[in-house]
Order: sequence, then structure tokens, then C-alpha cells
Amino acid sequence: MPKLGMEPIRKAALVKATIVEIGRAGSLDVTVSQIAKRAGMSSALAHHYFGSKEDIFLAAMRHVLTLYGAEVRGALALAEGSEQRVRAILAASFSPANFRREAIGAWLNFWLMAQTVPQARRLLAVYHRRLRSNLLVGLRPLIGNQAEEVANGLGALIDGLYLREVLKSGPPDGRAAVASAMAYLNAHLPKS
Amino acid sequence: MPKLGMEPIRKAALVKATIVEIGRAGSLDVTVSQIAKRAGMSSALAHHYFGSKEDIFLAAMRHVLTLYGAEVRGALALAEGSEQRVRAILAASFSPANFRREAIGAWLNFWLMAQTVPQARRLLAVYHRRLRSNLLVGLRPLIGNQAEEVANGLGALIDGLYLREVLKSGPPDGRAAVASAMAYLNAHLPKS
DNA sequence: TTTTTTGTTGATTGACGAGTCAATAAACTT
DNA sequence: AAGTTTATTGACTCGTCAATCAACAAAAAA
Repeated sequence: MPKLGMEPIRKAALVKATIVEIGRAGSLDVTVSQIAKRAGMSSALAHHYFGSKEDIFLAAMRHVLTLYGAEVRGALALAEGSEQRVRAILAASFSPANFRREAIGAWLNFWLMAQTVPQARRLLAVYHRRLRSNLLVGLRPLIGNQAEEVANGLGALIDGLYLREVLKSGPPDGRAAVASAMAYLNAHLPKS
Repeated sequence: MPKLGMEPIRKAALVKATIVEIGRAGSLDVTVSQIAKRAGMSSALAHHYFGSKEDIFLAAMRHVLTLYGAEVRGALALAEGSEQRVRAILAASFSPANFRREAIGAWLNFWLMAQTVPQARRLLAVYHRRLRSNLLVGLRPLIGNQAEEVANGLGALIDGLYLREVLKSGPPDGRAAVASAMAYLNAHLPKS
């Protein structure tokens, strides 16, 4: 019973299913059939809408990155003052929407993919640059010439906290992660 | 021309080849044949010595971890004083032997593996605990009750710096990484 | 109402790869 | 010398999976 205008719906379903399946499997060893099944369609249809498995993965990655970007922008809009801006970015990075098992697993795998798939590498580079520049805007008024260094450190720390969360069991603890990153920030802030 | 006592030699060759191939491929999608070929033998022989592909991977992981552990111990032996101990650990973590493309790629993949393979998870957990306890010994005299928090932060930061290195092109810059981690440490040290 | 476009899938193809086996040969043991 | 253990590989099995195809159905366009 072909209803028209299915394409965006099916694509969205596939993207969502991809993230879930990658999170579940904990690796990129996920078959198109698995993804398609979870999305409620045949694997042939998945291939019909996206050309290849790689395209599916890239779309999923783009989606995760987009969500993250939106959350950061939202938090930034409400932030007042430099320090609040930095805090907002950290909070968004570890928000429940991003800092959940599936998404974390997906992130790690995208990272892996970036090593070999140029498209993925580019996407990740964009994320890096944005994070960095967002952090810098907040940091420069606070610590001036140290801002670059701290922005790099914070970026790495965020990634590292994600990485560590992968190995923990139980639900991710976003609050603890934020606290960790905050501590780093505070240590670099001029003493009150 | 069967010489006897080949087993350790071949196993070592396979382990080395595994690390190289994983580094090259940038993923665990490496065939036993590729590994065996690089190690100069048939894939059948690889299966003969290690039972399965997973066993090969685990052996390679153990090897990387062992090398790292040895380097840390060596550096620690020469260190005098608490601060020097911490610095020694950081230096070892980013030493040329560990902080090189192949090894970094291997690390990332072992991380992935730890998500699904219990053995790998255990190995990584051991590394985590050791790093943590080593850091704590150095940190406690310096900052007392803050030591735990800073040890966690430093651990995550180290992982994060590894992760970031994966995406960079050109040879890894260990010195810069050490400097980054040192900055974190210094920020938490009581100002002189 | 024919034709075209869009949605959909079961079946198939083609490739690849882990792991096994049978066979061969050199070295050690008795 | 006969038998056993260790080293080694080419060929093969068996499974899996990405991608394609042929076919069918319904809506939209002509």
C-alpha cells in the first residue's frame, strides 16, 4: 500500500535505527538487514533510499552531529557572560540527549570511521572546529592568551570523558562528567 | 624445513604484524590472511598457533599494554619526588614508542573491542586501575583530597589526547601532548 | 484509461573470509 | 629404523552480507 512521500520518513527511521543498532552492537559490524529490520522495512528498501551502507552510516553521523550542534546553539542562546557560555557548551556536551549509551557508542564508531572514510573525517573536523571556536569565544575574555591552550585541553577532555564512559556499566552520569570538565576550567580561571 | 621452537617466534611476528595492520587499516577489519602475510606465513599457520582471530587480537592488545606498562615502570624507577612521578607517567604515556600512529590506531580499536569482548574489557580495566593508582601515589602528597578527582581527569585527558591524535595528519607530537597534560596538572598544583 | 512515478520486497548473485583438513616434511625419541 | 611430535601450507567448506534484480502494487499524471 504505497503511500507517497515515504522517503523522508523511511530515511529518518533508518538513521534512528542505525544509531540504535550501532550502540547495541558496540561496533560498526552491523548489517544493513539488522538496521532495516529495526526500522521496519526490507534491506532492499534501505539500499533503495540510501545507495550504500556507508551512506547510511554517514547520514547517521550527520544526524548525531546535527543534534549536538542544535543543543549547543540552544544552550548558548540562553547563556549570559563568558563563563556561562563555556558552561553552556559543557552542559550541552553531556546532556542526556547526547550523553547516552547509544549515542556514545555511535560517536566512538564514527571516530573509527573517520580514520578511513574521508567524508566522515570531514564531518568530524567540522565538529572540532566549531567546538573550538565556541569555546574560544567564551574563554578569551576570561583568560586571554591562555584560551587556545585551554580550549584544546577541554576538547580533548570532553572526548576522553566520552571514551571512558563507554567502558563503564550502568547509565552514563552526565553530571559527573560536567563536574570533571568544570574542575578543569575552574583550575585555569584566575583565583577569586 | 621445520626448525623446532618456532612457536614463540611466529607468535611474536603475528602480534607485531597485527598491530601494524590494524594501524594501517585504521580498523579491526583486518583479515587473518593479511596479518599472516605480513608476518611471513600462511593464514593456516596463524590459526594453528592462535586458535582464532580474536585470540590474535587479544594477544596484540596484551602486547601493547605490556610495552606501555614496562615503559611506565622504567620511568617511575628514575623519578624522584611526587611531582616527578606524575611527570614520569605522562612522559611514558606519550613516549615515541607508545605515541606512534600504529599504536594509537591499535589502542582505539582495542577500545572498541572492549565494548563487546569481555577479555578485552578486563585488560583495559587493568590498565585503567594501574594508571589510576600510579597517578594517585604521585598526586596525594601534592594535593591530598583533590588527588582522586585530578587522577580521573588526567586519565580521561590522556585518552582524549590519544583520540585526537588519530585525526591529525603528520607524525604524532608527543611533546605537545605532554605539555597539555602538564598544564592540567600545574593548574591544580598549589601555586608556588 | 493508459502511462509513469513511487514504494516495496523475496530471491539471487557474487565476493570475501574464518576456520578446518589432509598431506608433506623435517626434526627429535626410543 | 620405526614412531612421534612440530612445522607448514594449499585447498576446501561453510557462512555471511552488500548489492542487484525482477516483479508487483498503488497513486499521480497524461
